[in-house]
Amino acid sequence: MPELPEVQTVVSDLNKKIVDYTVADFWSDWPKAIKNKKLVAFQQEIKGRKIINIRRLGKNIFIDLSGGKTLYIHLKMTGHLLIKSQNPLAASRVSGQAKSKGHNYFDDKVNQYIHHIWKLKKGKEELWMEFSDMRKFAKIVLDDTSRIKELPEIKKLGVDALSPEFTFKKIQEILAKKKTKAIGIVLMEQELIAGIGNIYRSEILFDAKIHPERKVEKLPAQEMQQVYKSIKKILKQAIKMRGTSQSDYRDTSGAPGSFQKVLKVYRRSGEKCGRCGIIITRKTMGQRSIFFCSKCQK
DNA sequence: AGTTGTGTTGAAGA
DNA sequence: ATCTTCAACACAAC
Repeated sequence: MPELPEVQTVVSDLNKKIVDYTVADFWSDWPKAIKNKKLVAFQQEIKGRKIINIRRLGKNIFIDLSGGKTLYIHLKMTGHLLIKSQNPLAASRVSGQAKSKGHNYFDDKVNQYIHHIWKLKKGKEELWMEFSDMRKFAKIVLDDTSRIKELPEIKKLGVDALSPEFTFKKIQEILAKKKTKAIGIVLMEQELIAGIGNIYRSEILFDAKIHPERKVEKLPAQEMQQVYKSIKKILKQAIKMRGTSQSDYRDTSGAPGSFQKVLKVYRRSGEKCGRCGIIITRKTMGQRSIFFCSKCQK
């Protein structure tokens, strides 16, 4: 699932691949994903705009366009943006560019659920940004750049987990307001800290050796410091490894990340803990599965 | 073949 | 206010 590291990987790739290209056309077979306007209006308003810069906040992607507009995309669970340099209609007969060891990632089943396509042009060069989204939960919004940060879902976001403003003092302030809640719940709340989802909350707490059900008020400063350090450490490591593709996440070349190879607890219930050897526990917490070692994590 | 689990987010219900 | 449940949707695994 795309959490902060996966979204950061996509944003970095997009900044390398599509800046200075102009939107020439847009196609969709699922216009319900476009939340604030009809398909025709969306097409009219996006055509002819040049891509200036791509940035993110938490798991939200913002593609800034010329003329003061921004394309805001949330990948939700199964969304990924694929950048192709050949006409998608001809892709089946021509070899793709995402090849590695004879394998074309664009051909993977997980990349076949394409519901939206932006055609991009820079002089004679053409690119296609294809949005694969199996479960069709993703969100697309086109609005004035100045209005994006005022959207309710953006305005309510907490501090980004990797931003400079997310200091130890900041996490202390945030947690001071959530005394009676479990740390495993609080870490995932986007209104508090933006970017952490179900995979990384388990991995962060394992790294910090903190039990997910521990109440925030019962975390002394030293243990809170451990949690803080583990948030930064795990997210940065996951970015270096281009995210987790335990299930369906893929990068803009259609290729998987590699953090799933170093997962310590996520989806490893029933297996032995690499630290102490006891069996990893799985529980439901906040309507989602959480994984932890009941011996290592106190 | 039907049921369940998957997980992000927002809305609705208690 | 705060918590829980459901709904959006598709598919793999049982």
